[in-house]
Amino acid sequence: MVRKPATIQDVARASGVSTATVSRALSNPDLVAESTREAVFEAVRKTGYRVNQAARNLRMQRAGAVLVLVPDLGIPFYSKILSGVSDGFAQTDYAVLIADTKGRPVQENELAGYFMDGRIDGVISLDGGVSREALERCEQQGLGERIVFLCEWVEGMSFPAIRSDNAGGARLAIRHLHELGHRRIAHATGPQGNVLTIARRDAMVEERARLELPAPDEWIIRGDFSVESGHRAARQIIDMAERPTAVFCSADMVAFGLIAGLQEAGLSVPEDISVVGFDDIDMSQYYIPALTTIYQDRHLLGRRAAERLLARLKSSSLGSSDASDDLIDVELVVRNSAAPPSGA
Amino acid sequence: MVRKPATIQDVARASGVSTATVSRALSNPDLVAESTREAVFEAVRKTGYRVNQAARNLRMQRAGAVLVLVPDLGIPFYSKILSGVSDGFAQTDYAVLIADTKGRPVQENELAGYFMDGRIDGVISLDGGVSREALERCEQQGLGERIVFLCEWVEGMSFPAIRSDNAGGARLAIRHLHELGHRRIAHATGPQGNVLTIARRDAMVEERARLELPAPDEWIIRGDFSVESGHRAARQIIDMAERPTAVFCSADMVAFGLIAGLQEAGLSVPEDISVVGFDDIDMSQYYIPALTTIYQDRHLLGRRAAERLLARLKSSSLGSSDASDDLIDVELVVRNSAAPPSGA
DNA sequence: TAGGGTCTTGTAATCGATTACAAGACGCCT
DNA sequence: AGGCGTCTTGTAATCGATTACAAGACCCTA
Repeated sequence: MVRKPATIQDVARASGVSTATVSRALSNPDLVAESTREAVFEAVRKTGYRVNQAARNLRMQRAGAVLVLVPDLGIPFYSKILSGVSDGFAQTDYAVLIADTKGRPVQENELAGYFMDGRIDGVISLDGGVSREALERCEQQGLGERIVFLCEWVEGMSFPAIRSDNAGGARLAIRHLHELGHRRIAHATGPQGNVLTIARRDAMVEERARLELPAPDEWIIRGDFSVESGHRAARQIIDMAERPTAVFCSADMVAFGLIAGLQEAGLSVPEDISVVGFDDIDMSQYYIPALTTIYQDRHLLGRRAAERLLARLKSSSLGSSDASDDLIDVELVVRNSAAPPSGA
Repeated sequence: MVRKPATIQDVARASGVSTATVSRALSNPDLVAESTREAVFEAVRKTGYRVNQAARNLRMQRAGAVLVLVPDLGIPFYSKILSGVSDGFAQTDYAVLIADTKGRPVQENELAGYFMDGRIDGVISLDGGVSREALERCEQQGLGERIVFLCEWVEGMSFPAIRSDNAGGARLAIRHLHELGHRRIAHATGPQGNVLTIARRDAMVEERARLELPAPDEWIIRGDFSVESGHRAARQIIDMAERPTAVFCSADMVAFGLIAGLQEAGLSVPEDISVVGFDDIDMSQYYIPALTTIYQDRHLLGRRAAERLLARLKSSSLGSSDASDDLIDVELVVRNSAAPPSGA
């Protein structure tokens, strides 16, 4: 038998005032007389009253929750980001809901539906694969202000997107390899069509061109962000007529798979081939060889996104679009997986 | 301008019936006449009505959400478990809330508070460090039926706990090393006081005794489940007067740190020392050497916990305590990090 | 002392659903 | 024809909060 929690009525009765006064004493203490306030607080203590959020939210026409859309909860990369998001909402009265999109693009009114259910006040999407129609539907409903992207984004739409400086990271990686003496640099990409894939690949290609390095087509190796795709990339590289001396990977997980694949084939890293990753996940410093990579501040990314959404929810349409803070710096972390090429 | 979502009133007006009839047509179609039902459905379609969950939950005295307590969202190990939990609730109308306990034990009425807020109907705790008082308070309030543990648990309390066969896993690991010819087997533990640490360590010690293997105190190396702790363990092992030939690690992450630390000191795995992990996280098969480890079905663990909680919420006190399903089998995955000892 | 202002509080409407209860329509049986 | 049961529907209370509005108490000033 569940003992019924105390309601505002119980507190009103216990302190001899009306429910209106109790409500005011709690949410706007200045409006009630000192003595009454004390009495109410005492009654709250005695009854163990906690305000019922469902009732409160219903009356105030809010949901009291935000939704985080994650492409795949099973991917460790997201865990620290979620931690940041969670921290960002810790001191607020918003609950954090998490949904796994399973890589399947969010369709039609699925997204707007969440809002219309009265279940959420806002969305942070880690998934850039949300369908354009779904987003447009939200905008039509005036929900545009309540959506923030994180890490990924949708090209050509005007939602804020907190993200790492992907292009800058790619440039850092290429320059580092170039400074080590590499001229033959390949790239293992993320999934086709992904905005991160494009940003990193394009910047990589550009920087390589700027440095006047060779760029045969086969040195752009398609993959996704998984360890497996790195493993597959190793095979392709081994079979190449003209092998690169270094590979810039679109994610640390890809780098791990790549290194494992190369070692299996008798090539060692960094002696035969140098490898640079992207993300700097926890494992990277303990991988063997310790991975040279681009550090992304995942926790900060998450927190920033939370703050950004909170700000937008607070002042809908006040629009202090300080998009300046949306780009988070990355850093090159030099470890042992990249070294001067053997010929040098 | 946010266009107001249609309410049940709008549907009632559009279809020329009362709100009661609309509600019935939607949630209990058999109660209304065929023709009326059609009219209501048509009106729903036209207005784009979605039932407001906040209102519904308030009236039905439920929260429509469950809370998942995670010790540290930043740890990749949990991501696949969360994915399983999320899947387990996918077809229900429960939302999944996630809170990070940050390793700090959940105190006093913090937990009961969540319930009394009217925010959640149940809890899945991945954190065995919830304080006893917090749990007892919940039990007093009759909320005991609404709590399920997952992976970890609290010794001596009667909450259901979905968990892997930790003892069985430890035995598999020790037996495997023994069969390879090892007699000098050490163990890198998890954090002090953690139930998983205890379960795995005790089973390991027991099995080692059963096989009549040596067991000096210093071969039980205290740590936590982190890569860093494995790295520290490597130092300790190197400094030992009597070195073990194999180490069973309480987690894959620990194993990675250990292997990295050993390699830095010039010892190689498995040639000089064999290592077995626990968890079989994604990385393990691509680590170099590929890690021999104990596989835990993390997704299944999560889904089971979700199902278990759902069942308990459905029939409070009907108590079909099929605790038999709560122990999930583990498997030994043989890869390359464990081999016969060099002397053999 | 009358009028006006401030401070404090209560009454009652409201948010958007569900559901107990009552009542009308209709058919069937005696 | 009258009575009874079944089917369908509407009225209104209810969940637990917030808040617009009104009103009483009190003080100050002219």
